[in-house]
Amino acid sequence: MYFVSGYRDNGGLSLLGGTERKYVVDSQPTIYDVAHRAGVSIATVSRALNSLSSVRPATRDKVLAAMRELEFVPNSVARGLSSGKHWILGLVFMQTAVDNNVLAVEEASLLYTDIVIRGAEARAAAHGYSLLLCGAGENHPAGMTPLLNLTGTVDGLIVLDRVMTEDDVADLSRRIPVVLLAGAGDSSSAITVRVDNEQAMRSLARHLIDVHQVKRMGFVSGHQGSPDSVAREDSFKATIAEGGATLADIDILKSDWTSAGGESAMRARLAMGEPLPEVFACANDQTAVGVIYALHAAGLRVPEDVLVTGFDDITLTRYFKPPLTTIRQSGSLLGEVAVDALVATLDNSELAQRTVVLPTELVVRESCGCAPESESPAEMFKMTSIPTMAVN
Amino acid sequence: MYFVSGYRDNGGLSLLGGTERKYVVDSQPTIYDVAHRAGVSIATVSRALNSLSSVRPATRDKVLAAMRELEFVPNSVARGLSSGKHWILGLVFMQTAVDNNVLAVEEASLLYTDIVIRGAEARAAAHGYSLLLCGAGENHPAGMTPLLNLTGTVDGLIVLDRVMTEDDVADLSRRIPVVLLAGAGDSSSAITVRVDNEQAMRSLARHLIDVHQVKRMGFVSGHQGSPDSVAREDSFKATIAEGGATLADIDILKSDWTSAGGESAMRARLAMGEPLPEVFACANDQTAVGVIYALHAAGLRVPEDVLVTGFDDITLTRYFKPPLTTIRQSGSLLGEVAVDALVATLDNSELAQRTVVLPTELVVRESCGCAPESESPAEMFKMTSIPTMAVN
DNA sequence: AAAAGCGTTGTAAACGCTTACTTTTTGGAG
DNA sequence: CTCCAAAAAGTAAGCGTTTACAACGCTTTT
Repeated sequence: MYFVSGYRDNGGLSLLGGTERKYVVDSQPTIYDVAHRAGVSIATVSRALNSLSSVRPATRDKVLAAMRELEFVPNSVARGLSSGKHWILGLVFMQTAVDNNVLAVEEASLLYTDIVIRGAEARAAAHGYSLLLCGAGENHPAGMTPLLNLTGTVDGLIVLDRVMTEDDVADLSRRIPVVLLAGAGDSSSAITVRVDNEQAMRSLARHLIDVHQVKRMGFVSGHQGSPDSVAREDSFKATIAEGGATLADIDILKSDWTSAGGESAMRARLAMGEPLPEVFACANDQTAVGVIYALHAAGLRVPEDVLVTGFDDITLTRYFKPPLTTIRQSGSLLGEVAVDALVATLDNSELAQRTVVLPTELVVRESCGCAPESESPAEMFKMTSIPTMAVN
Repeated sequence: MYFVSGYRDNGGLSLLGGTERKYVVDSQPTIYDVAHRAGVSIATVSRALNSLSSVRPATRDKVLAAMRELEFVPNSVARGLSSGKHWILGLVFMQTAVDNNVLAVEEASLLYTDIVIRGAEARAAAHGYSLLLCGAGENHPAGMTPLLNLTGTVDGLIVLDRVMTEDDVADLSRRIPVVLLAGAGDSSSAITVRVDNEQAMRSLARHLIDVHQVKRMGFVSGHQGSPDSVAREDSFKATIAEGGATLADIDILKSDWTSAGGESAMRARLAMGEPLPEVFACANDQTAVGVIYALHAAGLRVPEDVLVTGFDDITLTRYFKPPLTTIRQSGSLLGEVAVDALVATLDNSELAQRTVVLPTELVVRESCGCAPESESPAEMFKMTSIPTMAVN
């Protein structure tokens, strides 16, 4: 039990009419309490706390001692209100419905988004920020309102792909710095960080054409309308055209980033009875896993009968049979770069460019028909190279 | 450009000496601006905003219209300072080092924690809260300080297992409501939510003993010291003893929740040249995947030569060959229940119990030697049951 | 017709901190 | 010693809300 609030040390009795006072039990100590205990003013406490301007070492020690004794923890909200700086970054992502089917959360697009989140969190922490998560549903339950409400809470926002329209992004970025993640092109209103889907699919297609002499291609998409999926499909098509191979409409399967989706799509394709293309390039690894499963179930071998490739290089697919040929992209790097970009704008260090494109790397394993490489995935981990950042 | 701050409508001219005023350009409008525009006091604006007490409909409409015209968004930080309620929940989890090896993030314990986070976020959103992430490293870089600083920002904290000592939890929960997740037993200082590892391993061991007549068991642990891993190992041992089977020390492998760890551990075990047990029960699915890989690499078949089981029932292992026998637990449910418990204490609805134990379910597939069940994992998804919550 | 009651609205004091501005100390130079 | 600039510390005004309390009609009661 101690005094709080704007008192002036008057001997501990509350008879004076001056500034008001009150007793509080079991509440967090404030700088007033610290100031009182250290025998200084609150301004001095604040200065000691922020090691800002001139505080005599002896005074600082007194204050610090008082803080320690009171177990004082500065109230970050009050700090935020006063200084306008909150040390919180918001991250908006797609959260699929959880209403009655818990599993929905556990599957769709899970891995990748989470890795991005992890990378962002780690980097944010390194900069001294916390990460505030904000899941947005397909059907924007309350529209932009919850996001707008964050406006006063966070210093900046990272928005994952597809959670809102370009207009909404523009709206948002008039209020607060925004970094857009994994979008297809550039946003005029916000900094964009994305992965080089074009280069990725180009190198994959070239590999299939040049090394494996594939003539007839197939593609399994991600979620309909996802810019990443569209970009991958488009550049795949483009390279195929250049390389003299073909991609028939019937061989463009529609999935949803999930293994189950890939499996179903492939089962449906098989049920059509038409001859298969030589390869199915999948929009991500999970999809490829489902596709391979369906192929196996139909008695087809990979890569002997059909080639399959993925995208993302998620850890577990290294352990599949056959090991998946895929495109490595670093989700955590994506998150990290996004945070770096955001923090840079917050610090007013003018960013050199408004768009950052991260490189990808073709990882050739066996599902594309190449020969086995290494015996042990565990060994491979140690040799794994980390793509360094490139910008354009 | 408009007026802000404590003015009194005096016709728009600033000649009166009364309360101060100033011009501000391009700053967010405040309730003062709304009040001014609507011709009411800030108190009325606040009341209209919170639809709290009596505001005449006509007045409310005026205010709401003014808000819309100004695109007013209430400042949640100021609200928080004033009301003491922030509508933010903190979630503290283990973040593995990211310094020079990005892949560290992408592997270790990834899936499970992320699913918990997703569940928590979804549920928090349903309650109107946001989720603030706080990754804690193995080597607590700044100790508890960053966590304590959250004290003024969040209304409550969910702490994942192993991020801090019981003492630290106690410290923390004297300042703020804390829910401890996935710990081994009960915490005296905080509400505990965990999964029923005991029942899980018991039913698994019984299945192995009763159905498959296994006599000699093996176990592959998770990260050293992890309460979940310890609990699983302990109850596995206990049931084995009761059932008349054995578990030799040499057959207790130490891993770290990762596939690579499982693979290495099994390779090391194989290198010893000693006869293998009939089954390896793994502390989680990723580990089992690595273990099976190493077994296959050594020319052993699963389940013909050795049985292997997992824990978690992550999505992808449905697509492995052989499909993994495992224990299903719902990570998202865990997160959801944790949030529910936290919100309940915040609402002062006294929780019936301080410990919630979620049920698990043995999922029998082929890696334990049982016969194939269903052809299509995609079909299985639809039939998957969701364990309902049980308490003790 | 004055008093009382009630529903609305306004006034102003917090909330805990930062910071511009002011006052007091400090310690050298003269 | 005195004076003065620089350094240190203090005062108080916000930051944008909420909310206790006061004030103001208006209707109802007497």
